[in-house]
Amino acid sequence: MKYVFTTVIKRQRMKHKGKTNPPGRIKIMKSFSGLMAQKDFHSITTAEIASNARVTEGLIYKYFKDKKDLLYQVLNEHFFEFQAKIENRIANEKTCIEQLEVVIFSSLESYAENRIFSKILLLEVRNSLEFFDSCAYEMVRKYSRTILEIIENGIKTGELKPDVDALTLRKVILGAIEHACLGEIIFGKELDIDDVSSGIANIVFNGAKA
Amino acid sequence: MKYVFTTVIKRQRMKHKGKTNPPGRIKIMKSFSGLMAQKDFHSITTAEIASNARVTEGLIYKYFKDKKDLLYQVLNEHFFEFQAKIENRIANEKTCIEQLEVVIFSSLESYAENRIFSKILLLEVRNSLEFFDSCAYEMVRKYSRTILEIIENGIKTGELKPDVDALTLRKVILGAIEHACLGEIIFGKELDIDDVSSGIANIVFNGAKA
DNA sequence: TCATAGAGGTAAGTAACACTTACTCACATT
DNA sequence: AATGTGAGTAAGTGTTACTTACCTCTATGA
Repeated sequence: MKYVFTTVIKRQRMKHKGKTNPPGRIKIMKSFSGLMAQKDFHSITTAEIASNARVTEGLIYKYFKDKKDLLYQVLNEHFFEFQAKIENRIANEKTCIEQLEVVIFSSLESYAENRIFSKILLLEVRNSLEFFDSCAYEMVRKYSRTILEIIENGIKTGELKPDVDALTLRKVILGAIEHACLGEIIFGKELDIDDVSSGIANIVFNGAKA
Repeated sequence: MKYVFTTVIKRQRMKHKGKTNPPGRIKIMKSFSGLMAQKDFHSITTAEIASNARVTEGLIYKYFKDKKDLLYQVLNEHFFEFQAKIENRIANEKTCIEQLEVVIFSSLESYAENRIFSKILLLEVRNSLEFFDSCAYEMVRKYSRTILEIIENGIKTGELKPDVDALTLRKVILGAIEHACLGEIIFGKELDIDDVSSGIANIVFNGAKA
């Protein structure tokens, strides 16, 4: 009989707790980020990543389980800053409406400021179910939960109509944000964050019907 | 000097005008559709598609430029029915609000009824820029244009507020629809179309603010 | 002081995959 | 009867993600 450990027992796993973040690892992530700005994930080869980082291909697999793992970790880094910035801003607002306006504006701003981040999140990671087990997705969920809490609180305090469904409102807000960014990411156009975010807020809060 | 025709002059290109839709081609598309219901695009191999269709791998490349082209053509087929159904329904409604409600409901319905279609459209095609040159994307644009026209008309007739931006309203509607479907596609949950579509319409038309 | 463990990094593979080439067969048209 | 053509096959080939085995430092503790 044959027993196989499918859970990863990588021979050399980095101790990403703390000090040692070897130069090779950093070079690989930087190299990959740079390439992601130019082309899509699948047309970037491991050979390309390595030569661009001036290391050998094998080294990639010392620090990353596979190519996708590299993708997720790069995403995760960007996500971290994003998350921190928004949570801070939200804390500065009092009313539910203002908080949601911050969510809309800051999300658009982050997406616009950080093309690679948004490209990965909106276009690349979704097509593989692995992502939804990754720690990067855990952050998405946390962000998502924060928004839901704001909404539920707004309904409770009477700021929002009692008949709106919190989950649906979140869908509308997040969907609008993502959709607004897509065109800009894909076709590389600039987007007027102030315009778009106040436009979305106007519709979502006041409604479009005359 | 060397001249290369980069525009496709495939040796044998199907005359998709009309009668001959060879059994092999149909088998390949059916096989691929079936596999797409089970796993994601990248983990489906050409060998798998071929053996599942009981043809040889080479035949795939007689009818399709490459694996992605097969993806786009399958998408295109599904899209065609979708488009026709919706345009019909829209024609039966008079007011702008009713028409947009039809758009929301029918989109959700189509996505729910047709998992492969939605999976391809929402998760698989986006990560490659080629898609945005394909004829499948041309249909997306057409659909998108129809919605914009309904909105612009609604603003003109006074059904919608004059201060809403038509493009933004479209973003909100489309974004909400897509976002609503994503979770269901990814995690395979059922979605209550009536609930979700009336919820979205409620927020978009009446606003969430008390 | 010196063996050694282990991290950082390399070089040379390999299996699998998307895609190609060169071919055969059936059959309609002249 | 010759020929052209569409449907389909069989056997490749180059590329790519990933693996294995190895080297080379350096820090530590017996």
